[in-house]
Amino acid sequence: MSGKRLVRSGTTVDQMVRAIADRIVTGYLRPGERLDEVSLAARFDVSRTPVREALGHLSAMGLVERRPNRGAIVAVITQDHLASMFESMAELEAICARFSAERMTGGERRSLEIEHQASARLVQLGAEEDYEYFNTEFHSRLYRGAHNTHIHDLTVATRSRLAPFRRAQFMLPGRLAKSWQEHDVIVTAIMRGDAAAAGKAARDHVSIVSEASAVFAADDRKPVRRDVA
Amino acid sequence: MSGKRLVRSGTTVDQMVRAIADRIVTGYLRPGERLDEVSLAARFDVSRTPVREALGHLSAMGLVERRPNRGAIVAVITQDHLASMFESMAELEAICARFSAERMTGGERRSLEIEHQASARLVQLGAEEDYEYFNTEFHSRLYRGAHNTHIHDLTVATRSRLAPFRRAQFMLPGRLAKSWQEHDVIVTAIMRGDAAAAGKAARDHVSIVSEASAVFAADDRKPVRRDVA
DNA sequence: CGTCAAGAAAGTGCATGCAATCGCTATGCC
DNA sequence: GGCATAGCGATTGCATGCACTTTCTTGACG
Repeated sequence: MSGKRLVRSGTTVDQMVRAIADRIVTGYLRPGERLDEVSLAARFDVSRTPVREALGHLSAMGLVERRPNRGAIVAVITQDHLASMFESMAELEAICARFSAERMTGGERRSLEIEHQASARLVQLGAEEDYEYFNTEFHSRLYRGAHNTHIHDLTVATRSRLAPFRRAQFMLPGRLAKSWQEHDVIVTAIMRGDAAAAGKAARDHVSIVSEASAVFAADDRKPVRRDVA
Repeated sequence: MSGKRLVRSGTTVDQMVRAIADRIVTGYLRPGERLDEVSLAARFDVSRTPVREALGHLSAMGLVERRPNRGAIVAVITQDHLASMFESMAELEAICARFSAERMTGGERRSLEIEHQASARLVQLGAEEDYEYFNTEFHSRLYRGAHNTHIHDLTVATRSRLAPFRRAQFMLPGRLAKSWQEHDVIVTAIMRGDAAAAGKAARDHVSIVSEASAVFAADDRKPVRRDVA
């Protein structure tokens, strides 16, 4: 990423978008933090033009907020909006689970169950980080299993925006085992082809996560600058 | 505002985004059509820089497709993706209707019913264009009535992208009356507070529209350039 | 002492220019 | 005659520069 030749990768801006989005999603950049064009340009060793383009992308994604003539800041998410996103997430996951129960191919069902069972070991070991990886993969399987690209996109996008607020969820004691059990209910329903049950289980699963994360998010919002008119 | 502007409106790019998005959404620009930067710059009497920024926004919105070093085209929507968007739309509307049944305030319920009843006259008169306006407003009330800003945004965005494929739906004979009756089922369920019934009615309503539009969309796709590698 | 205003500094918004890349065409070779 | 390749035109990608807007600072007035 540094010292690259002058060769046109064709995705210079995309790389910046991913890099900045990653910093926001991982919480490295906090909501309300200013995104100075010149600083970013220096940081990525490019001119301001591609920076502005990247900020445009991120703005359209909802990750940053652009105020005319006043620069860009990492999107400040109100408590209300955060709640609405979690609720949406629950509904979107419910849709994916319902569709997955109806449409997953034999191969998709098999690998879903296999991976799910494999992750049980991680729960026993208490391997939070490894489980988090499997957890992400598990949900991605649901999104893909819905066999609906648009729902997939909406769900992935919403999940990305929620990522900063879900980071500490597995730190709560017993959360790992509970998460696995909730996954188990979803998997069982999908294997039965019970769409309604799968949808309900997925919705409940996400709702519980949202409650676990909401408190953390509330605490985290204190240092956010309130200088937005 | 008009003519030569030496004053910085601060939203020059946004105006272009809306203008281009409008042209795409209304079908004035067809899928696959090339969006030349210099032509657009000349068309809007600006330089290429804001044009590029606007294209970035539109690309992030999914309305245009940007191929590195190969320019931008109006997003070509495959039959599969179109179907997935219609299906998503049905699910999103179902969510909005369900939430509306549970959460709409007294005022919202009242005005929903009043406007709905008023639009009955337009059906009798066969006023397609006026009904289309009320139809849009009707659905917007559902989205707002869900009291969930994120679902609202997702739904509005999806609806926008489907707009080009829904244009001729009311030209089918009897569609006007059928649409009103379907709306009536939704309104009745919402007034009863019957979330499940409202959701189902909304889903069915959109599904029917999608079927009515699918054929039109299929015919419309013929002239689309298939030069995409 | 607090409020307001004028100027300077900082930073964004857009225009312009140049270099790299892509697509097309014509020419040479098999 | 068909296919590969080099050259050319067209177009995109990015850097730089200037104008305008916002904001911070400093000084005057109530």
